[in-house]
Amino acid sequence: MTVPLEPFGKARGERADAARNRERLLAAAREMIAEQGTAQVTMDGLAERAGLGKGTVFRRFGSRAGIFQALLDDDERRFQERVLSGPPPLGPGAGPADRLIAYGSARIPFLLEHHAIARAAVDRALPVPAGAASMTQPHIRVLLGLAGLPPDRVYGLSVQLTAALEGPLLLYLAQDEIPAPPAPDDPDPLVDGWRFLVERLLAD
Amino acid sequence: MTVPLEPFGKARGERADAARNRERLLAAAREMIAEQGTAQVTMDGLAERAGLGKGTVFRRFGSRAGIFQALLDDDERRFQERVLSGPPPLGPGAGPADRLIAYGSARIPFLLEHHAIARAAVDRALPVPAGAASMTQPHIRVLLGLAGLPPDRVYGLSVQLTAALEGPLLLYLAQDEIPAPPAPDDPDPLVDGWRFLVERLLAD
DNA sequence: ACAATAAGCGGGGTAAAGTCCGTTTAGAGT
DNA sequence: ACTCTAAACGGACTTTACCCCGCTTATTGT
Repeated sequence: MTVPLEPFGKARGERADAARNRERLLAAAREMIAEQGTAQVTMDGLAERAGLGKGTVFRRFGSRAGIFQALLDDDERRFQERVLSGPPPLGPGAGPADRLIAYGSARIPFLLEHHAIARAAVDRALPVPAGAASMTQPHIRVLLGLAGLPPDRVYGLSVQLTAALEGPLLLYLAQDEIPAPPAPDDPDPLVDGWRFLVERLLAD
Repeated sequence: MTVPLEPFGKARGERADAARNRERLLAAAREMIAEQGTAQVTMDGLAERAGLGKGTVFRRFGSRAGIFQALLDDDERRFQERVLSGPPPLGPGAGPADRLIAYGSARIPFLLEHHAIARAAVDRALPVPAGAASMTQPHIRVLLGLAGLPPDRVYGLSVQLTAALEGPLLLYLAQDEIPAPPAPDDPDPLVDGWRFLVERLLAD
């Protein structure tokens, strides 16, 4: 009776060579972005750099935007862990208002750091910058519910707050408009605005 | 002493043939969208339909997204007039809170009607869905100022509220998720959410 | 070991966006 | 009317995302 002993952590049916190639492609993509920016990442160029065929790139990621989403997901997973099981107030243990504020305060710098990649992951074909971003809205929804807002408003507000939080960095702020955080612990106007918005919204 | 007598209303240096061709292209685009949807509008197809060369299309609109922005601008101008000189509370004459709410209540159906075109006008190359949308954020900023919010918060909040208002329809809602307004004067959850958000934000 | 097979791979092919530059023409001045 | 010039035009060309499908290979069961 042989127990397969799945190493756990890699997708069930993924073949070893496929996993290896995916890593190669992601690494190559990171290099190209670091060297020349997201705009210069072409599917042919990426394939060549990784020493693979173009078909393989599409098999892995589906589309150009998919590559950037995969890169985001990587970092996003770590971010998610801080939210789900890190110390409060970002993690569990604080009140919903504090957690909402903490979420925005962590999310905004995260998106700032990943701004170039996040923008490149937006694609007119699919509705949501997938993977990563899909965490923000459910999380906000849960916290709004815990905060005691009228239940029939919670979903709609979670959509609008998600847009308020991520929209500026995905849609409305140009690259050079992005406020460089002057000092590490300086007040960031976006973070302040978010805090103000949440405090007012949840004020009894 | 000859006075040129500019007819006023058409851009200064635009040649008559250029204006005529722009109209032709916009008309052709509208037809194609009505018949087959935005996805089927190709630059070659559009040029051929309008009986023009492809170079002309790009000279006029710069990019594919530019066409949809031009289509939006057309309707947007009319919308803007209602805001700038129509009856209150959408137009001038009401208090800032009422005007903000009225703006959202008018803006959301407007974007719903134009959803397909508005989405097609979003492009990864440029920061803002140009033209049209550029009106929302300044307008909100002015009203927030009039409402007496702390001046150093007004700009940031206007960015976030703009995203809260338009983001859902541009980014986060898929085509088939769009809630069809059940009856003409039924409560729209998006509008209600907006009202709730603004009321809470401006509550003294 | 070996065979069977499902998954992965590769690169040529297609379609559509965007560029370039030689040609044409509207409109102003005379 | 005629000339002149800046603007507009057109379509071939380039680049790039994305598709297709015959070939290769990792994996599993015997």
